[in-house]
Amino acid sequence: MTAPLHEARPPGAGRALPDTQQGMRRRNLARVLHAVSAEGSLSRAAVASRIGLTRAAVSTLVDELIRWGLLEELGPERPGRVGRPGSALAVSGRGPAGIGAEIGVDHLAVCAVDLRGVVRARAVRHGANRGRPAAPVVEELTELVRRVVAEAEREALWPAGLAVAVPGLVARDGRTVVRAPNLDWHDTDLGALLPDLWPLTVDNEANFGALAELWLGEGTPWDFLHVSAEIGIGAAVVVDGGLLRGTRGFAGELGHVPVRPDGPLCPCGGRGCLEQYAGEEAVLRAAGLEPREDLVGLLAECAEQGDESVRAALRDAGTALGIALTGAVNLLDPEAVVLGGALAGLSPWLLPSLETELTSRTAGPPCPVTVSRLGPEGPLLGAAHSVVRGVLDDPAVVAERS
Amino acid sequence: MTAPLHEARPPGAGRALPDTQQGMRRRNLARVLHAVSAEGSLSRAAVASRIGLTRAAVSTLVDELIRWGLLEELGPERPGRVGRPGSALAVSGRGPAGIGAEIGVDHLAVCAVDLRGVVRARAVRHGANRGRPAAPVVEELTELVRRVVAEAEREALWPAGLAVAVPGLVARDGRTVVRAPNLDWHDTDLGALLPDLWPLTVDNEANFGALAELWLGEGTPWDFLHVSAEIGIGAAVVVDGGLLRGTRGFAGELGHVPVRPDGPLCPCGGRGCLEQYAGEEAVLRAAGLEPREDLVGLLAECAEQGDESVRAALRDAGTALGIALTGAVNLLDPEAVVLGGALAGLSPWLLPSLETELTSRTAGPPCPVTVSRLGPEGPLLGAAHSVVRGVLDDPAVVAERS
DNA sequence: CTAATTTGTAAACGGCCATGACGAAATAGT
DNA sequence: ACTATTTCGTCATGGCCGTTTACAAATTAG
Repeated sequence: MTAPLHEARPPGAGRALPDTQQGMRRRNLARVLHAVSAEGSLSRAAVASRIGLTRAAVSTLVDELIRWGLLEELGPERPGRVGRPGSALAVSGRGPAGIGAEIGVDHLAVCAVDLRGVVRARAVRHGANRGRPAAPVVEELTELVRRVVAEAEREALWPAGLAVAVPGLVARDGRTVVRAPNLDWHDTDLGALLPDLWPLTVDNEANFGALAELWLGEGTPWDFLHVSAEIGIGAAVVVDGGLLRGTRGFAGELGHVPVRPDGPLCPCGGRGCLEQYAGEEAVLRAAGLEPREDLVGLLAECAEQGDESVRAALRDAGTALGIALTGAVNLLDPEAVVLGGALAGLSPWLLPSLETELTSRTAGPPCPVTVSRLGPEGPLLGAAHSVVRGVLDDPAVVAERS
Repeated sequence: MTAPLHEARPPGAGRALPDTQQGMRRRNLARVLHAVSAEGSLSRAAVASRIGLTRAAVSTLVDELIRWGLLEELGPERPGRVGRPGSALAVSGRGPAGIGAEIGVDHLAVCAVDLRGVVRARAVRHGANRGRPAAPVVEELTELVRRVVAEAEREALWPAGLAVAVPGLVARDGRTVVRAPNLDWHDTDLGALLPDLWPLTVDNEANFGALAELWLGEGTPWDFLHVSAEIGIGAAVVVDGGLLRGTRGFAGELGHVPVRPDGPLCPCGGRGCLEQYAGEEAVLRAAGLEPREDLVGLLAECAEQGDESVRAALRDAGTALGIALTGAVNLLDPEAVVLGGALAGLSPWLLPSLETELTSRTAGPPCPVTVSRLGPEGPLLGAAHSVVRGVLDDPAVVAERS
């Protein structure tokens, strides 16, 4: 007789839907849709055995999802097994779409992703946004969104929501940019600047990048640490398939973890923060380079060509990252550390020293370090997919909205 | 139109009970019991409005809980309000009990806690266990458990489970002690040594201490970092009312967070780990004292009497703790840091330097540091209460077991 | 061509919560 | 003192939802 280790939260605590029959139905609709989505194509019977309901119950759930345009019937399967073949179900490619948008320092990007996870429309606009006021930037972004929405609608998709990734801290209300140093925005309510046509979510680009890694990465576990360096150095902590945001929404400030407690003063007030060793400016200074537009490309190019001072700078940055990550890994015991954003492109020169520090210092078994293959697309895709996940997690919302 | 920030896990992912009517009923039974337990005494109507069900539904749920001996009717309330007074319900003091046990380095302790959270029986046995083999220690513990169970049964309680707190790492199976350095136990399956009479859970004493703080602490938030120093320095991360255990169950190793990357070598393989500055041995060495039984008492006494070298040692330990905690706070953004275990008793001399480091270094708003008032009782109470929480979280288990 | 197997659906069933009504027990007003 | 009002707990009814059972359809094995 062994009881499980305690980890359950009180019942009903984190539950979105009330524990009533209708809530149960909503959750079961979501489970059916999730099952089909995860497998790509599944018969009713297969869904039933997978989620633990009977075929009859699944039938009625599927009927409803088809009526809402979320599932579609592909026709009979062609199996080698005995028995009547099932009728293949698939998530519809003509229904709700997630609109993702990204406000970068030197570009704007928007895309539409259908329920299947396929990017169906996109638009990009290059141009420096650093220091520009929010209103005109958001206006340009709105124009891109309108173009993408129009294109999506031509393919029989309708926007289920808009998610915007920004390079800065976002309040827990999911609308307000508290501060975005590289844009010089402060306490900017994007909800007020965007047309109120779609349900809106605004979040940090690092968070969306981590979610993209979680949902789209191959073999990405459910517990990992996603490290990216766009503005400063941000980490996202993914625990049990969910993002850890912190009480004030400030979790993941890896850039200000002390690496050398007596090191140089940091604008944050601390000393020897990681950013003083692995931040953009610090690496440039150590490498003896001038600031430029495409920093990552420049650094990678120099390192590629054997520039020893650049290589040394990146090596040192890797060492500092390794030290900071050791603390995080010892504290959280994640299944992996994933390097994303700019770090992904520089990983060949960062990884050796980083891994040396990390494996020699971690108390337990070593924590594998992997590199994101999503690259700079991560935040945009994560944003669009977060809308799609919203529909997948509670399909009934689309019925309420039409 | 604002959509919430994404944090939901896929539906059914962390769900213990299937989404069927019976599962719904079980969850609603738990919600009723939780509501009464949280308030101490509540009428059916009050429960109904609190959990969002109708009075009729709550009535049948309460009937069942009374039949199982988990709730009892206290009789009519005496309110000053108009209308028929409700009949007060309270969690029963005569039903299942949680048996908590603690294996310490120099003592064994067992207690029984009823559903109301009241300690109803206890037994302690002093004596050094350091280096003794597991079998005789567990045999002694079993004797204490039997005594406590007998006493509890005389008060019409029956043991719903046994939870054992140990000073070491426990495998995720909740039975096996992977290693307990201060006992010199390795890969010891306590489930095989204890009589198989009750559902068993074994866990780290730091984890149980943190859970005690979560459930019993006054004003303790749902997101905090619990730091304790019994063996080495352990931290427990509580997120959203649940314990973060890590993939291998090794989360919370605050003792091996690098504080000074070029510091002294640590047995773990790293350099300058927190334990090298704030660990038991390190503090003793810095204070110029000999190892003894009641170390905490000794240190507190010396500091109290004004021993400057001891005070300096504790000040330095506080500084190191502050540096390590800065990293953790920046990464997790908890609502508070709680000092428990031995650190609670030494907090007067640790806190000043600790808070200085922490507040000056954290990027965001300062994170309050509080001191646990549970003291050394924490792990034992947490263990017993974890069993009680198990019943509260799924009351239907008691029906299945009789 | 028949037996076996599997799928999807329909009808009957049972469990569970909501609704509405009612008696019981208190207060407030006259 | 008596009535109106309010609130509580319960009962009967109804609707929703998944399960059970049965059956027709579609395929393979022999």
